[in-house]
Amino acid sequence: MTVAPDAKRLSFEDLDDAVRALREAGLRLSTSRRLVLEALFRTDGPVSAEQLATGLGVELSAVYRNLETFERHGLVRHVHLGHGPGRYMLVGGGEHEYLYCERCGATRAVDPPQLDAVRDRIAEQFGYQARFTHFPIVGTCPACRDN
Amino acid sequence: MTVAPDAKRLSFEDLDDAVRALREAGLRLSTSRRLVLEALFRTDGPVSAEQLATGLGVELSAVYRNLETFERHGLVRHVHLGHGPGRYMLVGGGEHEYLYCERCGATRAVDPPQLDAVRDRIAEQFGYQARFTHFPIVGTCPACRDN
DNA sequence: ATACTTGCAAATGATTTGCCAGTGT
DNA sequence: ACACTGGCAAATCATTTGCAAGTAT
Repeated sequence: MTVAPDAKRLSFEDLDDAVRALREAGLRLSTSRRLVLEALFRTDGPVSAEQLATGLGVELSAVYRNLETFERHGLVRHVHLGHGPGRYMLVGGGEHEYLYCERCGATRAVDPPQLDAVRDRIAEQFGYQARFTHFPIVGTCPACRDN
Repeated sequence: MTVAPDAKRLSFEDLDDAVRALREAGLRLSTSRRLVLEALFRTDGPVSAEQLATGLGVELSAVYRNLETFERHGLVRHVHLGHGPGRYMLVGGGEHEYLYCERCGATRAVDPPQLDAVRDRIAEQFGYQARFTHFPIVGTCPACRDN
């Protein structure tokens, strides 16, 4: 259901790259951290902590702790797609912003520049600096609109 | 609970009006329902179920059940402002859409037409029909942006 | 060696649900 | 009278936290 944008340029090309970043941040490479990182590299959409935990046989709380650590050091971030658990992903060279269909759950990821017109309009009218990285634009997708 | 697109649009000036709407929906006017309705009329912004419950001495679960009932019948709706509990409000005359500051929690309610330009832009570019009633536009408010 | 991490269990916050006594119509 | 509703307790879901045992450096 999640559609990635065309230009998918990650700043961490591979696991070794991410591991180096971890090390530079003074963090240890524990087994579960490596497993979670590997899984994130192997996954191409936002994943829940639960999905990671069960898929890897790592304790859920450890996964949350890992993700939080990675997030604190800029390797990972998460998005809240409607109700349900947060979805985590590697931080790439560019962030993505999201559009979410409340009806069917379809998630569309877009590159931030594509939303600049929208963002500018909002800034102009209300002075708010909008970001759709942590909380998406919520609405109805084309398919659901046509029922 | 997601607001159904075919939910009836109700408009009521005061408690009696709302009570009439309740009755017409075939619902009973129990003590806790009356108390919750009264509290909603006397409250200006979106309130959490917890705030209602403690302020009224009504069981939290009953408040949730009341709110859900009201929502099912189009008297009430709720918005998710960042993390934290859902915030409930009367549907009353017209809907509002929200802008939320992730930094300070500031919430700005706007009349839907004010967001039509933004909405149109999003529809044009992505085909999504955006609504900021259930989930707000999230970002940084003017005050926080100027630090 | 020792500081950091995990597994496990229990706590937390938000919300839901089962059950039975009580109340609105 | 009867179905509907509230109080209360327990369950659920997502996430966090405390602690003792295990592991990376």
